[in-house]
Amino acid sequence: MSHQTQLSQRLHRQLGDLLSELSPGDRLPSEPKLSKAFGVSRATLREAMRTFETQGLIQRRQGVGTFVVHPPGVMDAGLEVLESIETLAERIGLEVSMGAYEVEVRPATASQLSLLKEPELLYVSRVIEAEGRPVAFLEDTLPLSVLSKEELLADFTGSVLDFLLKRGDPSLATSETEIQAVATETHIARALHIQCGDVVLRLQGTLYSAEGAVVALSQSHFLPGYFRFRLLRRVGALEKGQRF
Amino acid sequence: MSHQTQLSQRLHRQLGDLLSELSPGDRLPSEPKLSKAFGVSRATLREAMRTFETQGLIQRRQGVGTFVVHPPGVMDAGLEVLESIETLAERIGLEVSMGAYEVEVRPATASQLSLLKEPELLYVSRVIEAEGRPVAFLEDTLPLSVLSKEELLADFTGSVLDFLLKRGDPSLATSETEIQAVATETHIARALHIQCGDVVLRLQGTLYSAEGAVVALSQSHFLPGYFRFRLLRRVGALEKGQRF
DNA sequence: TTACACTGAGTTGTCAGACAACTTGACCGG
DNA sequence: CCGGTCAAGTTGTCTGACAACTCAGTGTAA
Repeated sequence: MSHQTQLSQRLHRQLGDLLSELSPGDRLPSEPKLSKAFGVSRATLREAMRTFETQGLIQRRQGVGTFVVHPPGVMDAGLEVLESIETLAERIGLEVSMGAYEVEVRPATASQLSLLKEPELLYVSRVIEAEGRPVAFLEDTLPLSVLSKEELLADFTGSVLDFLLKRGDPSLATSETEIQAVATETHIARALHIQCGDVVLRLQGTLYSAEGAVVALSQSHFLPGYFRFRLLRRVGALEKGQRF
Repeated sequence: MSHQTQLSQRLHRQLGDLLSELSPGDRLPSEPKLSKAFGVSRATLREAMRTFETQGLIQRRQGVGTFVVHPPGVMDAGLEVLESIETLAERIGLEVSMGAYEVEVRPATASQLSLLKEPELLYVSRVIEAEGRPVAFLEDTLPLSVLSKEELLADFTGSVLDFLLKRGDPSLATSETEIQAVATETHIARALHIQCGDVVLRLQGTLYSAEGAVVALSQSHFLPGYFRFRLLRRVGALEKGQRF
């Protein structure tokens, strides 16, 4: 059964393991050697390497070799990966617990309607606490066709994202996220126990399924100082392989 | 001269153009058809597609086809691409001008020394103004071996990043960036004309060359409300092709 | 009619081997 | 000492083939 489907994953992991043992500037073995060592064809190996190159972790120079720019591990823990707050908090060494939460059905606003295309939406909010005080306030809004109130409450561990991933039904792909520092509105200030108008970090995301449909809208507010988000940015413009 | 070197770039652009004309959920032509249409082999085409797949723009399903998740253009304007503030501001429709700036040589702090490995560093700071008031304060610190004060001042247009890119000498690769909402220190508050302790958005970056060496440290502070950063996040964990 | 196994066309995944383009260092002749 | 030439090693690309998979359609049996 399915040796094949897992080949690229296995290879990706092997290559990642190798990279994580190397330091920036180190040179990788040549492609023929690597492909033989991993037991795959050179074409397959090259595709795997390409993923790391796209992420800016390695750099290839024709006639010279392939070099490590950044070992992984850094970016695998970065913002570019979408994950639940619980996972994130654990990573950055913050002990968190879920505070008050709310699950209810609400009518869609105009902007929500245009994106989610349903008049009634499931609204889930929750407060994340650390060191005894609220540090984050998370809100998710999604169509009832994706997730009903009863279904969620039957097995609600805290994260809507985790729930959807576990169920696997709408296979999730990406989230387009906007990062801002904003002055809090009243209902958010109340949840976080801060003054209305205080500045917090806001992540506003649009979650897409693999089919390209909008699955959910999320809005997360973080108290300054408790969370730090990392990100690996690549040099754009005229550099090789880049668009435009 | 060099037909080859530009092939993958050309193909990448062509494929990007094609994707930008499609909508989420659309299906791409099959790989044999596409490779013939673009005049490249299937292997080469697949490597190009892999870059888009890595970025979460398309999804491939064995036995079914390849589908558009996100057309590009969205993420080409995103945070994952490192670019100068001037370019960024123009993109988001904000007219900016450079205010006061400062270029001087400073002794390295302990943390700077461990990263940049030089006792004396070039420090460049500048204020960005929009609508007649300061909205961002940018600081760059880099070794004198990378850039001397005289060299920079001879052709300083405002952005150290643009300068380095134009010169091309240390070929830049990536920047590891940390995003936080923090209370301002005094010198930053003074530059931005706000109260010490007010919350601003901070991007702290470590710039790496293609060889993996640390080229510069940057610290940018943004006034809330003027800048919004976008980002395309991919679903992590157990999903296909992901590490771990 | 309905349920189910099967088949076949079309797709992506992987493979092997080959050649082209490029870089680098060594070698050699001036 | 300098510069040109060459050869080895590397990445880039091509070709053709086969494997694995999905899905719709078909036919058969209940």
